[in-house]
Order: sequence, then structure tokens, then C-alpha cells
Amino acid sequence: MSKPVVSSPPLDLDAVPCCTPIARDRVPAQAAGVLAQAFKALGDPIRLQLMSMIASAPGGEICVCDLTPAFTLSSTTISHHLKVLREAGLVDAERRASWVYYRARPALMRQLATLLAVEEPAAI
Amino acid sequence: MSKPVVSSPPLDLDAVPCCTPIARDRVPAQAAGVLAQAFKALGDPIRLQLMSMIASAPGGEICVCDLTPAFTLSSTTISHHLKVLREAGLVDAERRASWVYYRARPALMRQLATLLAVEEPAAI
DNA sequence: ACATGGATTCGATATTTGTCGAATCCGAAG
DNA sequence: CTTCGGATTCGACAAATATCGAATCCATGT
Repeated sequence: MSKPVVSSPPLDLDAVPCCTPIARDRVPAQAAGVLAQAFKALGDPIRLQLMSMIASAPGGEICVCDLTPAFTLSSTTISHHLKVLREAGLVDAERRASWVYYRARPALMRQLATLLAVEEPAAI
Repeated sequence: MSKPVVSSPPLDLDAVPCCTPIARDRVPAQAAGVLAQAFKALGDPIRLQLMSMIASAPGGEICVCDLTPAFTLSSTTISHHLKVLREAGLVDAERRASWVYYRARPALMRQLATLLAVEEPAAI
């Protein structure tokens, strides 16, 4: 098994127990913890932009060396934000040579989108 | 114009300038602020459960008096969390007699869901 | 007018978080 | 082996946040 080049806590995505829209069923307290962690990770303007740059990157991945200069922040701060996204299960990191590349984890993104789904306004 | 019974900051929803999936286009820095505020509001287990109880309430609304006893927290803390959801534009509050009722604002929920939309895995 | 009950606001406090600089780690190239 | 550049981790600190109790507000009923 390929050991992750960047230390990442386990966080089994399949363990996230919730998948119905919050507008349909009340989210269970236990699921709320994991899911809120993901929303919290997106709840910062810098991280939301990072997530967007990663998710929209051509080829599905982007180098940290391309992320860092996009902001007027120290590279340590960017690294910290990337760690938050990683620990929330929203992105994956892989080191190749001297560079680290990030990719989005679409499973969790889809899950969050499903949670926020709203029924279309009833047909007239 | 009906004055809001509960003090709410303006927060023009139509001013939120972003609506394409973050996996398609990079979210503009200016939009990131407003959108991150909404995600941050959902980024707390209590608030996520509150939001879910409100959005899934039969009739589309629920009394604070039904929200508060669902948690082992003081009513002032619940009130604080509801304010955060209000200021993020996720819910609306209306006072009727002695009670205050909350409803979800589906427009913003839909917008967030759109942001998180991911393309289906390409057909084989 | 006064008392009552539901909800919010105010003030205080412990915890979390965003940011940075210094130190460290990890591959690659001399 | 040593050095170099990219990235993360460590340690520190200011700012934001979650929580509570007390005080206030607001509508109702006596």
C-alpha cells in the first residue's frame, strides 16, 4: 500500500453515515460532527478559493507551487489551510519529486451537495 | 414593508455573485467572502442540526421553543447559533405572538449545493 | 398597570483559529 | 556527502468563537 507522502489522519469516508438532504430528514447528531467539519473547512474565504482552484484544476490536480503565489499569504499559512482541507477529507495530496499535488475528493463534495439539495418549487 | 421582528442585517441574497460549481471555475475572491460565511455557519455540529431541523420541519417552519429543548445547551447559546444562521442568510425568523418561528431560505441552500456539484464520473 | 413566559442581547471567559517566522523534512542536483 | 528549493511542522500570538448567567425586550393575560 502506498504510504501517503503527506501525513493524513485516517478519516474513513465511508464511515460518514448521512446522505439524505437536510431538508428531508434531521441529520443525526453523530453524523453532524463529521459533516460539520467539512463545512467548516469550506468556511474560510482562503480555503474556499483553494478548494475551488484544486477542484477546477485542469487534469484534476494542481501543484502547491501554483497555489501559494495566488495569495498574499505566507506559504506556511497556505500549508495550514491545505491541511485543514485534507483533514476534512475534501482533498488528497501526493508528492512527486520535489512538488506536492492536490486533488479534490469528489465523494465528499457530492455528499455535501446532496445534503444541501432542496426540492424544486412545486410545479404550478 | 414589514419590519423584521428579529433584528437581521440586510445581506442581499441577489448580491451573492457566484453560482457555478467550484469544480468548474475558480470562485472569485469577492464572492468567496459571502459564500464562506454561509459554509462557516454550517460548520458547527449544533448549527448543522438546527439548520436540518428547520429545513425539514413539517410546514416549512419550526418554533424556537421546539428547537431549544432538543439540545443540552442554554437557550442563549441556541439563540446565538440561530443568529449566526440568520446573518449568513440561511434562515429567516418571524415572530408570531410570543413565539418566534424559523424557516430555511432555499435560495442560498441551492446556491451552495450548486457550488459543490461534481460532474458525474464520465460514462464508460 | 403589573406579572409571566418566551426569546434575544449584553458582558465575561475559556477555547479555537488564522497568521507568521524559525526550524525541519524530503527529493534532487552538484 | 553536501547543498538547495519546495513543503510541512513547530511555537507563539492576536483575533474570533462557543458558552454561560444576568439583564432586557416583547407580547399576552390577570
